[in-house]
Amino acid sequence: MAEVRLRCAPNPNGPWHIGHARMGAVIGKYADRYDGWMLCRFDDTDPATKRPSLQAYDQILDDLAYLGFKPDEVLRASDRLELYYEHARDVIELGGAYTCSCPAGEFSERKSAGEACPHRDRPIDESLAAFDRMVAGEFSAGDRVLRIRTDLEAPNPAERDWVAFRMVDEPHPREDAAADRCWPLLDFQSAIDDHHTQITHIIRGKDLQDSVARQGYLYEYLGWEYPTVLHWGRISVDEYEFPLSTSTMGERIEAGDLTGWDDPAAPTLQSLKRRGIRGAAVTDALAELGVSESDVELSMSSIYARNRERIDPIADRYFLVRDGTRLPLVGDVPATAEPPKHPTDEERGNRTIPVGDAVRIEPGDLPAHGERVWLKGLGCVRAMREALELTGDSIEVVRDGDVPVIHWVPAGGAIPVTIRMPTGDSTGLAEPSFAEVDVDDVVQFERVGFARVDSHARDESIVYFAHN
RNA sequence: GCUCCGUUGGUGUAGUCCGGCCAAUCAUUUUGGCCUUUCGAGCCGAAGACCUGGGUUCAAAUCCCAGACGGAGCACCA
Repeated sequence: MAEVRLRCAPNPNGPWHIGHARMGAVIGKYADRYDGWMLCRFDDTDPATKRPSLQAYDQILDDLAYLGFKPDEVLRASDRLELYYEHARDVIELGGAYTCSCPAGEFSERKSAGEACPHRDRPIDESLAAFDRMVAGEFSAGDRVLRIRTDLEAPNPAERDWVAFRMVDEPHPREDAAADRCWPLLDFQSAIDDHHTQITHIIRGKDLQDSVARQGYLYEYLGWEYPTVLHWGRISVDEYEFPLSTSTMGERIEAGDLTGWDDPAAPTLQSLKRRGIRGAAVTDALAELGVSESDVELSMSSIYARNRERIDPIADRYFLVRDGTRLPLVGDVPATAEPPKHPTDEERGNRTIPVGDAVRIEPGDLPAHGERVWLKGLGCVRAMREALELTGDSIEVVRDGDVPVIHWVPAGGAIPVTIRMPTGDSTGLAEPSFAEVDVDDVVQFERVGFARVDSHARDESIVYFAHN
């Protein structure tokens, strides 16, 4: 069987959000499954309206690596203009393209009416000469384009004499391409590249579904065979207030609504990574959406469930109390509590919590007067007036079912923690030994949720909340 | 307006091409129980779907027609 060759063709205008990740995840998975070949091709042919960002090339490769994939080859369209020009000349010579100076609006009206413009039947030599002047940068934006001659009576207006090259005044941000002014549009560039890189299967969004018909004319002129193509529908994600849009997020960062691409509220891969979510969990959840053409809504819980499987076995447990209420302890108070770091992995050993003379517990856990709760790792206490009294009850009272087990921190020595969540920041106090957890480790705050340790400072630690 | 496409539980998905074994798969979600010094972990159980209306057929999620709803394209964006 012939090799499966796939490509992932992002526009490098920003780091990836979850929608882009679907492209990486599905294409990467397919490449792996069929032991195929994968190209990452940066379609950076619009220096003006979809202006590439210089950092994005590497960011996207990082995003791809986060998802678990390394492309076999990386190309930038902006390096390949000569190739596109060559083929453009070929197509002109075959009578399949002509240069046109109609204003866009005017052409559009003609197109809707199915009428040819005056340039359509100009001599080939004339188009060839004009195209060379385009390549030489002798025109300005809007003055001249190269159109592919298709069928003006094609039922779908999207197919009719589409633009293959146009002039762009703005220099490309990449230095190597900054002098070029004549740029191909996606349908042309992508068609040429897909053929040259021998792509066997194109997988892309249905926003490009009409490209098959458009590019079909080009492939016909050149005598090439079109790859197999699959389209998927729109993806949306629950739990996020921000749309899956690079430009919108860029604006919100600019406006200060987001602290950056890795803000927990941003639906980006950088954000998920910072929250301690494993790329493989994202990939699996996204790949499971498949390639159906219907629109899909991804539940973040699907990513969380897959991440939980991965991090639950490795996350050490700690106590963290939010909005803690301070309560003195009375009775026979032990010096330390020593709950295990992990409920099933005993080899990790125990934490040591100096108890002191008071604890903090969450308001929702506060027992009514006279009721008992079990402070995990410490023992059973009964709520007195303004204090908790150690009762000395054995664990049997928990097994009997009347005494809930709750988490707590000592009132002295607890570590202030800022918890950064998609819904905003929150604060809490963690048990003292949390200070020793390495940055970048993922922990489970018992009964609160999983979080990645982002930084430790003298006065506070910062964690990014993953999910519960 | 023109042209494409889609519609299976809350979410996603299998099944649709080649009608029957589909009183519809799996995951997530919600939920009951057990276990457990947390649990969102583990084990056992439960809930919840074929867009609507016609037609063809012994038999339709699957084929045909119509409609509804949803989406995409008709850019000198990708």
